[in-house]
Amino acid sequence: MSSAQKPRVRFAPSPTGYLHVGGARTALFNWLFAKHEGGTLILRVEDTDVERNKPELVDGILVALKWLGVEWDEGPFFQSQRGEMYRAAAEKIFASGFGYACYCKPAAYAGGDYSAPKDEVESSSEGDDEGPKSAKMAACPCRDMSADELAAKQKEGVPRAIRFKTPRTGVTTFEDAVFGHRDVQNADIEDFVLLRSSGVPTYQLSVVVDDIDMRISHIIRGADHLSNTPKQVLIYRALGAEPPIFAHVPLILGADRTRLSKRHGATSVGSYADEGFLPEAFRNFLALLGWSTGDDSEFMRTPELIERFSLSGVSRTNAIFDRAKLEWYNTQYLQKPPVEEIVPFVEAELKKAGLWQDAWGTSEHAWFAKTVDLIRPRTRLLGDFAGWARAFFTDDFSYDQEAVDKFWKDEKIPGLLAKLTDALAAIPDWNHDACDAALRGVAAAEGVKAGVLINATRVAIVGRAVAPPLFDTMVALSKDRVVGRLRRAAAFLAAR
RNA sequence: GGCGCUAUGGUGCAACGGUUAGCACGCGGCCCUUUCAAGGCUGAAAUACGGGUUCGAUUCCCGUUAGCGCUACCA
Repeated sequence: MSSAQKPRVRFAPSPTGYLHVGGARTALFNWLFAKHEGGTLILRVEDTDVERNKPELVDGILVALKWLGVEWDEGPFFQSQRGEMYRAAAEKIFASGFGYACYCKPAAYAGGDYSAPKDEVESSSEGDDEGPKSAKMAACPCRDMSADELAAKQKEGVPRAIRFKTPRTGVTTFEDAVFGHRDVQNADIEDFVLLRSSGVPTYQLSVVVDDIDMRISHIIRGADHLSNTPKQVLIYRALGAEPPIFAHVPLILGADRTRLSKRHGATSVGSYADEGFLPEAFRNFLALLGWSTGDDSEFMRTPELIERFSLSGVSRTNAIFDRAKLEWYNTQYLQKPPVEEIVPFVEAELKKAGLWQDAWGTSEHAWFAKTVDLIRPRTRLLGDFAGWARAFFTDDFSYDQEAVDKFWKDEKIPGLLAKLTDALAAIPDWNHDACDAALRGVAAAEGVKAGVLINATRVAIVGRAVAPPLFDTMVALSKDRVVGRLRRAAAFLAAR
């Protein structure tokens, strides 16, 4: 069956925070892989940690994934609703001898220092210097409890957890599409807990049970899980299942090479959406963090990303999140695609800023698209449209002080502007060349360089020094507005 | 502490035994120019260190160092 060959992958966030850029990159890789292979992406919420889990965060994660453009085919499934399955699996492992009951107090093994127990260190240092390379893990005393002791504990009603009975010898192996073939000494793997004494499964158990149940073929996840993988392989075997192919992707770090956290600034994808980044730019940027085509391709629109994505191009080194490069991608995506593609984003941005007028969406749609096209070569973030380009969409704007100081300094400016106002007001057919001719005519008549008048006029009609070419701006603004704003500037200049 | 992973300019990636070590972001300069961008050209900037293997190492092996990860009844 060919359908059996189609990969099934999953993204499995835990709702202990918002969707951060690392998780977003993992989700994106899973999605690109599924799309490329014609496979299926499953969304699973890993909320088994009752303490830290915050249900209200789930929605934010889904919204962020949708913004990113990562669409899942199945789910979301919630682990918190599948407890019975995990308990059954734990009991099965216990019953078949791959696990054992542990009556220890949780606190006893949740020690703060990560050093091996003293007696263990001492005993190994005395005799056999020929021992195996791997450190012996401190086993829980319950592992070797006699039947009588076990029965006694049970009778006392001491809460019981189920631990995996890791073989003391041998090697556990698995295949990783990124890191290659792995061999891990079983002696280095501790007897990890499968089922908490509360009856709630641990991550190790629930992932494996779900990945088996959901028939996951490729597990693409962060490299922080690489060390846990042998444990999971052990569970697969104990459950009589074949492990899937793993693909651990390197981590994304902050500028100081430590794990990304709040103090590195924005880390949630939601904050980038709010800041005015385009989802496709974010996708392109994220895709190239830990993956490359093998050649020097950098600007790749999403269909090309899907077309070219391959696990074999995933790197093994951690990457640093470089905001400057993200911003460069955003300028590219703001400027290169056909303008119709970005018009909706600008519309949403203007609505957010309260500057949107419904007429622009209908009869004067052409005007809006043309104006967006005029402005966008100078934009870096969507917010620029309601920011420095505000005057294109509303008469409610102020004069930038720096621009005023620079271009309205000369005392001849008011007089020049007044002459220009009259000249422009007399234009019968308002277009680029007519405006150009009118302005140059005034400049020539007054004996000043056109540039002086151009710069002064720009400040008058858009309030700042940075704007698109002046005559294009005049056309976009319309004659009435330009003349009106010139008069307003005259009043402003006269009043100071 | 133990186990593991990684190591090319400031950053992201190329070069998968033989290149003047390439591209992009950022930074500097020049061009264009009506401000500011964009664009074009251009400059500075890297193989962590030490040993091997080889005719030849960025590339393969070992060690050192550094960073990161795991080492929880977190995920």
